[in-house]
Amino acid sequence: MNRLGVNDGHDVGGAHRAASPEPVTQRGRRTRGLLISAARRVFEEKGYADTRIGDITTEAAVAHGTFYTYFESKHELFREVVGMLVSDFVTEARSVPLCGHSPAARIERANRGYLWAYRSNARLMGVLEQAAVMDPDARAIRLDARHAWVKRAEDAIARMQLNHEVPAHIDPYYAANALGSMVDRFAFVWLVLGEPFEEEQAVETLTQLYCGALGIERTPKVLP
Amino acid sequence: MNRLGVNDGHDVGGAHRAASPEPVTQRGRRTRGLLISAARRVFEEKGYADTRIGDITTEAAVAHGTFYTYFESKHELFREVVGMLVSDFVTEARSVPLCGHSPAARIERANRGYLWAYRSNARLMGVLEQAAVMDPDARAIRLDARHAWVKRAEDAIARMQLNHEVPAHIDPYYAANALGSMVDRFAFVWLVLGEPFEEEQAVETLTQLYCGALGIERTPKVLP
Amino acid sequence: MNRLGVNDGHDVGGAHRAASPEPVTQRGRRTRGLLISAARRVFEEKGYADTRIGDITTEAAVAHGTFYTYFESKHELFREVVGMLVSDFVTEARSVPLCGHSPAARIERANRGYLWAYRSNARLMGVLEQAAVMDPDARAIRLDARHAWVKRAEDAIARMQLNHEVPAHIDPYYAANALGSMVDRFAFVWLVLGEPFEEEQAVETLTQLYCGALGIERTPKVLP
Amino acid sequence: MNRLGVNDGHDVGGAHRAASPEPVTQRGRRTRGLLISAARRVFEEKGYADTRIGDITTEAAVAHGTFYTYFESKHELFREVVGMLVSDFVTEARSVPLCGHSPAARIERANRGYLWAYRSNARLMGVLEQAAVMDPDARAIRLDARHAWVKRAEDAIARMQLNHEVPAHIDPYYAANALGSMVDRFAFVWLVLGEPFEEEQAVETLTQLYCGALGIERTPKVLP
DNA sequence: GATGAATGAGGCTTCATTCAT
DNA sequence: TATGAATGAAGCCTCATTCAT
Repeated sequence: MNRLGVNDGHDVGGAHRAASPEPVTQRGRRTRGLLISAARRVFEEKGYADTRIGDITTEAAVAHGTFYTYFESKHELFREVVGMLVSDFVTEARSVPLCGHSPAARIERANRGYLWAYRSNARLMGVLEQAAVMDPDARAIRLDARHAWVKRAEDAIARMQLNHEVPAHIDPYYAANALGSMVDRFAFVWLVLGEPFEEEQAVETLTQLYCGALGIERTPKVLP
Repeated sequence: MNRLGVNDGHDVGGAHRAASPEPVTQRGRRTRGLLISAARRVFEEKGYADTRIGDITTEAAVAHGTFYTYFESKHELFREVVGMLVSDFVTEARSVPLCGHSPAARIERANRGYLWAYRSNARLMGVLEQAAVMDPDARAIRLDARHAWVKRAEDAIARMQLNHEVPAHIDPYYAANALGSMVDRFAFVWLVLGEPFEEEQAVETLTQLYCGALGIERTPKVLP
Repeated sequence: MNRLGVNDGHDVGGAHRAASPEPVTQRGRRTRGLLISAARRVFEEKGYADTRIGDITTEAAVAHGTFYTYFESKHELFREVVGMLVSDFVTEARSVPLCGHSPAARIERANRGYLWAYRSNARLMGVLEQAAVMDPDARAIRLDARHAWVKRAEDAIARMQLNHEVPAHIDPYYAANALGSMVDRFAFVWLVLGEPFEEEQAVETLTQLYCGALGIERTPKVLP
Repeated sequence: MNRLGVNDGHDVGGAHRAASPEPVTQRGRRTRGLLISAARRVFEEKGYADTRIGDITTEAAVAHGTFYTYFESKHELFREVVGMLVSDFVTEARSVPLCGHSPAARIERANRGYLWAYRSNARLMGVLEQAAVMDPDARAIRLDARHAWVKRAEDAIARMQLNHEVPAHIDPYYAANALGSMVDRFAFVWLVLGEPFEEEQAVETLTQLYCGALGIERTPKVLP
């Protein structure tokens, strides 16, 4: 389920919901929300390790002790924040308008959507990548999101193989992982590490390579 | 290329080494070396943020205060350790024996070499990725290594375009970045995040996709 | 006798009760009672120092803030609880059925009653002993109860001296204190500190020694 | 063993030695000692629960952090302090000069020694009694010391029974516990709770009752 | 050079108490 | 009267760094 309480069938991040009970009063819910949004801003600015509880409460303009009314630790709040992040990410990535029904068009659309969603959340995606290296919870959240994304690609590849649009000798699972890695890492290097790429050229190249890799015919666009 | 804008093209990360002066005595060099190798082990186990100076000195079996004889801070020692890492990494990645002279064979060799080198250093590569998100020094080191690797691919693609082995409409710089990302991220997800992949299938799929993406003919291997 | 210097000789500890005004409403009295009985359970489990206001309100199933409707502090509630304890204790200790009219029989009856009453309240007696060391209020309550008990023994000894049942050279006040200490401390070591004694042997030995100390003839019982 | 490293055969408190390693340097041992003696003074003044780490370091005139160089917690230091206390106590209690060889004289000597030793350590004995109620470590230390003392009395009673100085129907174990309780609790009420007794009268009454309880002939002293 | 003790700023967490609803 | 959220002072503990030996 995403944070709207709607289960889209993938349950990305769903298992990582906060253990703390929902506050009973309106005021409590508001304060809890203030802390979460403040935490997101602070994590984006400082990363996980350098964020202090006091930074979050200052940003949320509540007393220090109020933090502990809602969360047991920085870690628990972080799980909440990145759980929301991955929900948002998936929602955004899928919201790119449909631009065609050919396989190549669908691939382009998915790549563009991924890069868009990544850009909206780049700082926090960076922090999540960072945390996932050593922290099992963060890793589980990150991998859940990855699995959801890779599964869609894997299913699409398998479907295209049935339609003889993609050669049968390609392993859909490995291919989906590899091509997903390509797009994901490109986004990271561009939007988190700050390498200077152009969006249109990025989408064009990623899509062209993605299609070529799967043996899908596609006419390259000529960019100005 | 590195923070000083100097890159000799070979000694990747080399400029980041040895900010502290080499010790004069034999004993001093030995102690310094103990600290560096201890630090590598501790960073691998705990990551950057959770490593304490005391962890390193304990692991090195020297007194706490001895650390400051050789290093100004944990950060300086970390730069030293990851500087060595990227040197080692490049050396190892290039040491895979040549298995053919066709473009596809060279690509396969490079991919296999990259995965092998990654595996030898996976824990520390993970820590470097982690650090690169927020720490400018770590990021510079990481990007230096990436640039060296991507530059080789870019040059290779440009050369193959001159030979008409790769279509001209592909942008060598973007393609090298995208395909390098694919291999790099696949290695990370496999060897750092722990997704269970098989090496031979991984090399085969990455190589097949890499070649297909660039329009290079390659007969797929059938794996058992 | 008590902090106010008033002791009516019967209502031991009674003057320490009800520093806060009795609630006016039915509901208020009920809530106040819930807090008191919850507090007793929590004090028994955790001791005075480690009991939190929140522990008591949780145990009483009322809101945290409700505590302050009825009590000014943990300390005030504690006084209330132990004030009740000593009243109960004295009542219980005196409720042991009369088993004879000889001095030895009366002593045995008193000792048995003391141990019985102690057992019913051992946890809280322990907490009261604990608190009495540093807290003047708890000490006053504890000493009030002790004085009442010792005074009875002192009067009894003086009466027996008039009857020539006890030698005249014994100081009734010191003897009552010493023999009261014997029974009291034995009960504490047994029922609070957990030394494994048998009740019948305990009563028999305490009574035999008590009588022997005062020069009272008594035929020892042979226990199985 | 006591803190001089001499095992007197009873090993009172010996099992409770600090887990922290002895400091290596002279200076370290000195600082550790400063903390222990400071802690003893603070515990005596404030009791266990109200003592702050900062109170101890201030009293010892060292920095706050220095505490943690030598102890893991207030509790560990407390164990050290009371471990020393019981060693001292036993040593002092036995140091009362011998005043006669009759059973009554030996009992009087033991009682006087106990009261003297108690007086030298009364504040801390009170704190130990307090802690023993809820804290298993403190309880173990307290009971160890008690066992040592009671065992001596038990052995003495059994010996006197062999000499027909004490009637055979008395259970030496229960009697030693009961009479030990009498002296111990009298000391507590007098020296910790502050009841105003006179030493000579206390020794006289305790000894007279102790002897009478065991059926030992003794000529009462007439006090002025 | 090496040692390990000493320091104290910094961050974490608890919880008694207040207060608006 | 009851609620539960908000507060912030107070205590705990860590650990990078300094320093005398």
